[in-house]
Amino acid sequence: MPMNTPVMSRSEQKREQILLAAKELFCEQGFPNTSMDEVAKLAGVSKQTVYSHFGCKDDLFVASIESKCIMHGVNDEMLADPSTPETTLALFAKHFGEVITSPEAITVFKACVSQADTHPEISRLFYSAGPENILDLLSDYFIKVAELGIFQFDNPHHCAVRFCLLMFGEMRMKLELGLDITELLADREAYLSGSVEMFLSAYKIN
Amino acid sequence: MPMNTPVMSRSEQKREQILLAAKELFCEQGFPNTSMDEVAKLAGVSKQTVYSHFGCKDDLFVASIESKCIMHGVNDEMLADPSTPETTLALFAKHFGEVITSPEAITVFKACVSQADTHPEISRLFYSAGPENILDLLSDYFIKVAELGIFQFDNPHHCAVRFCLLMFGEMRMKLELGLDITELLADREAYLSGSVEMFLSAYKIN
DNA sequence: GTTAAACTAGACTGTCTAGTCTATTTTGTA
DNA sequence: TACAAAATAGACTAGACAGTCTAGTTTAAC
Repeated sequence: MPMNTPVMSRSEQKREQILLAAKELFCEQGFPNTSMDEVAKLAGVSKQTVYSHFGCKDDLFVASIESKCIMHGVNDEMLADPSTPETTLALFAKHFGEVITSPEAITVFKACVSQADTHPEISRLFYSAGPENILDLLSDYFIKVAELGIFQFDNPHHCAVRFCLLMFGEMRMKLELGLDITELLADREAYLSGSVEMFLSAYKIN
Repeated sequence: MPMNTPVMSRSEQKREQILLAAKELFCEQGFPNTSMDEVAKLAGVSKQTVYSHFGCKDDLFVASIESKCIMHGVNDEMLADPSTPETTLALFAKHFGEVITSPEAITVFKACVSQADTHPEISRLFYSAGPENILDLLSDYFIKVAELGIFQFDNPHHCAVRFCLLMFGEMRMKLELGLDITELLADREAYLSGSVEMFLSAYKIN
């Protein structure tokens, strides 16, 4: 008799192992450089099991990226209070700036970009789970801030786009290109806080 | 006897044909999805000729991207006059906004990103020929503008980074991901001019 | 224990492709 | 015309890899 009903059936466990291995390999090495044999080996599972769970390599790739996107959902609690945008946005900038330059985020993004032509559905998944989501949250926040009468945001959506882009800094593209960023690290914090300040001063009334 | 000394020898012509075909295919389909047979065929040349000119697939790829980057050098004349930054930057924004969202630029960039792990030298080539170049030009321009005393740029390099990032808008990432941008096109001009205005108002003295 | 479903190892097929080799032809020069 | 460099077609090697198949083993439920 079973002691505890296991949280996952054996089959579900295998599936998770495979997905975990696939996420790691696809993001680390990219889709074309990852073979199904490799995935099976890293997952500690036979190739046939991979195929019976995921059908084909394409479907496994889609499932992997989808799972990655779900993992990295963004919290909206950070943008609750519109009364002190200086501190709220500084905090958000720090957090968001770290997320978008994290190895995790960069590798997933690169995997999406690299396969955009052959797997457009993945790009759509990524964009709605990540950027679109954030832009909507920020846009709503700016509307709330504007209601207090100290700042004026002509077009909240445009403003959200601008704010997010400013957080990229030089690091974002360099990381995407796999270039060295050690020189930028020292400057990063000053760049971010300066950008928040610059952003708010542009929209301050008077 | 030769009528005119030809501009290019036969061998040089072949080389150009190969390079042209390679640029097209690598940028259109990416490095792993392009075979040397394809390149030879599109160039109207035998495979052996490709190999005798470029040695191996990797070297051909590097030569292709290098050639693409050289083609798209940026003109610095646009940023000569610091007296009317409103109009100068608006013009620059329009031009630069078009360049960075052009199919040409996007495909080269994606090719670099996709091969960043295996061909880091290409990313370096691209970055110095493109972004670094532009940032230096803009940075110099902001210094000149500041000298006139109407605007104050705390850190010209940071400001250059910010200005360029603002020009990305939503389009840039969507294009990179291969997503549909028809909805954004109507808005693009307003976004760009609004961004220039926002940028300058942040740095205006008083 | 029996049974069915899931898993395993690993051989196998078919396809693709980087790069080489060979024998032949074209081209420019003298 | 003679020669040498460059180009050509296409066969060939060797390796990678997606996906299938088979025959045998493990697991869980009854």
